[in-house]
Amino acid sequence: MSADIDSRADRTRTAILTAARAQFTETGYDGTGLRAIAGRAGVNVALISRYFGSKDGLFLAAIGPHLGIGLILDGPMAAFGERAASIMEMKVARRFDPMLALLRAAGSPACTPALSAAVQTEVIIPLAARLDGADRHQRAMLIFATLAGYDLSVSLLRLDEAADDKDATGRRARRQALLADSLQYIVDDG
Amino acid sequence: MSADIDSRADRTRTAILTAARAQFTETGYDGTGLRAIAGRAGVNVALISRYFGSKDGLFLAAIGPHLGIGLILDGPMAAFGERAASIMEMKVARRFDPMLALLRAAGSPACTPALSAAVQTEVIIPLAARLDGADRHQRAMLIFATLAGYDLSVSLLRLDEAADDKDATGRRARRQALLADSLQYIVDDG
DNA sequence: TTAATATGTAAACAATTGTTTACATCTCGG
DNA sequence: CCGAGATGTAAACAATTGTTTACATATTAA
Repeated sequence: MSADIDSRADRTRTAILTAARAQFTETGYDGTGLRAIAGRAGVNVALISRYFGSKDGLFLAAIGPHLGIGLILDGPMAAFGERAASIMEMKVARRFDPMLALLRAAGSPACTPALSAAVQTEVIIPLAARLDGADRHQRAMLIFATLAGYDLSVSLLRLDEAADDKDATGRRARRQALLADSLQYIVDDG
Repeated sequence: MSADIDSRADRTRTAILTAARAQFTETGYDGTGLRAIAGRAGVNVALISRYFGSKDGLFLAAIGPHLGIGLILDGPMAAFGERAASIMEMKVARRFDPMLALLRAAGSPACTPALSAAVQTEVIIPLAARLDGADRHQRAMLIFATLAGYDLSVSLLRLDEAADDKDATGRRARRQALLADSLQYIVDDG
């Protein structure tokens, strides 16, 4: 055992985590094999079991800590809608997209409980703390629902790419404004 | 070949479809094995391949035709929010829940394209036809996003069961009213 | 250097997957 | 009744799954 913060084991651990985040984002939980992750990380498959115990453990360690929405909460709530919609729309295809990973894994019975708990403590509770009114918890949930559904529709199902593709940027601006309005409406409703 | 509308083959076909709908609703696409469906239908596994070609084919035949939202669109749009929220909240645990099946399968790369197309033609387009304004397509998408995210949060992740469980019916009523308001806001915004 | 421990490797494990094949049984027109 | 096609059955297919085992190499402490 070594006290180094960057021992060999630590390096492979983070290599596995990075590869896992990307792979889970792209192909979901069930669609991702441990060998694909290991190959991407340039690492032997057995090391995943060694360092993370199981596929579940790896998923939780890779995705769990990144479900927070600190960035969206950073600012006055009077501008929450605009801010959230802007962040939502800005996020170009990243290697690791926590929300997309969540959506692609939420359907797998093995992930649902862990994801549910993570969303509850990392999103709903901090968000509700910034809201007013007796139904702040319900409103926080509805805000998360709107954001998740929006990402499901835009990033996962790509529902906005079907119609006429002229003026795609205009469509994007309009749907962003709509999302902002809708979110702010939920925030201010109390 | 027989011209009967209820031949033996037809009966096993519908038995397979019924079992598939329930199983896909419960365990998603990847989590559902053909043998589980066959067992539930009281049918031999090989018959699934015979009648539906592949797992993809079965999924599409089972889920595809049931993604429509005719019931929610049936009525004046001035009361859309209330109507949709009421239907959304009314749906107790059913054997076959199209929206839940969609959410549990959307993460599987094999299903995404088919689901996307089905949602587009069965939900977005009919819904947009009932809306006004130049951005009716975007608003239809946002409405679907809100409904899907709501079901994701409530039925799949069960985010609203964590807090204090006293007055659960009151919480439900409040979140239903919130959803109705939010939906109607998107409808009327144009 | 030596011994012990940490880390990495290759192979095998049993289980499950979707699908196909060869064969049995049934149904029904002739 | 007979035979042909429809329908059902059992078994096997090859591939992939997550995980474990036995062994090799590297690192480090004494």
